[in-house]
Amino acid sequence: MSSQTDTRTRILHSARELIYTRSYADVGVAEICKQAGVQKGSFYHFFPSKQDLVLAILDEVFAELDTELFNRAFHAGLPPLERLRQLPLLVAAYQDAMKAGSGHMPGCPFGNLALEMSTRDEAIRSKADSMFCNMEAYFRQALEEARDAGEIGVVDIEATAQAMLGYLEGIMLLAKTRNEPELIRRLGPALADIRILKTN
Amino acid sequence: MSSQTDTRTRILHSARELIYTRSYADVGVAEICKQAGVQKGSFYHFFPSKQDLVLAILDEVFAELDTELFNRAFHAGLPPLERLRQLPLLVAAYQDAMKAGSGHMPGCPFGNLALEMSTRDEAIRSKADSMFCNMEAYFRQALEEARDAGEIGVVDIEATAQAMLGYLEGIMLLAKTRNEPELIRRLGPALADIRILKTN
DNA sequence: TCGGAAATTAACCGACCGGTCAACTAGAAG
DNA sequence: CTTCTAGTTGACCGGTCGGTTAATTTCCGA
Repeated sequence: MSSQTDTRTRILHSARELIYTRSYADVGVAEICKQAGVQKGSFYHFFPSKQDLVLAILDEVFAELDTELFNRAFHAGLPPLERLRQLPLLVAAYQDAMKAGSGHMPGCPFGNLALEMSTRDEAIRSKADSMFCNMEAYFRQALEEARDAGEIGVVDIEATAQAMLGYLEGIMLLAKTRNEPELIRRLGPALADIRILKTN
Repeated sequence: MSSQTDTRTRILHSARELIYTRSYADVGVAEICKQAGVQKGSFYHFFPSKQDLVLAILDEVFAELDTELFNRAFHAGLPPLERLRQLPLLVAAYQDAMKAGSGHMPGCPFGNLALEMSTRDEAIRSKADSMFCNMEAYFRQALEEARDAGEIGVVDIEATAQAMLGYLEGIMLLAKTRNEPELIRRLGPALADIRILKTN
């Protein structure tokens, strides 16, 4: 009972760490099983395929980032635009911690997987896309509240939310490439200033 | 003589296309050789390893994008800020053409490789980083010209150039994940408005 | 206490991985 | 005509890939 879910979660956590800090293709099922202390047959008892595993990982990672990052940055107690300034700082701290553990800044788990897999695996592409939609919703709500509070002018909220997410993903990509989480802090301030006007 | 360089470039071009539209790990040396019409031994006559091949590819791809994209968008005949508005349009057209060929929007060849490989291969990470530096230089020069023309206020040009590159990479990542080059056009206009102020 | 399902084990599968090798060919230089 | 070398060939290497299988153990409900 406890061991049954335990095995599954051990696989899930080992795989998440390995794939996040490396890549989907670079981490084999055998390595995941070894790190989880599980036999390959058990792996395929819980997951039909490596693809299904990574689909489950994406859900789990989002749930964690949701509580550790988004719910903190987008906390309703903060003024909406202040939330947009907090987010890059929390992201940078998270990446700092990851780098301290492995020596490498891993970047965004969704961005990584999306770029590696989206031309090759439709299910993973679609799942990564929906993770981005989840994140977009946070930006959208902050922008709506900012508009209602009169803190921003008339903008295309949908497009601006996407643009902000894109900017965050982009500076994480650059920071990962340079292996410098500090870059997120340096470029972060521009995030809250992004605006896309309605096209009529 | 002609066949000797011919073989090398055939390998280079086949590998570039395959890896760009898929990924480094997903494309094997055997497949590259098959597409190039070359034996594996010939491959290793010209390239010491798959890693060295991809290093050469990065140089070649940059040279092509330099003439097809950057030199067009950052053409000195255009006002500096207008160059920043042209770039996303040219990028979107390029991605449209790629998608028409393969069904998938491949995104940025440097961003793709950087995210896939930078925690696993220092040489590739470093090379991708230097490609980003090359691109940054175009943004920097446009910003300097805009400043000298009085078209923008006092900004941290270095940081703003990085932020603009990051934004471009980010919206390409999103567009690739959604397989919609159109997203680049929709989010592109915000690029020219990005500013990062000097921190004193 | 017993039966059946869930979970675990370890051997095994064909395919493919990046890379090596020795033999061979072609062509230019002397 | 010989020699040398750059280029080419295709078989071959050990290792790993994702995934399968049959047998066994564990555990819970009736």
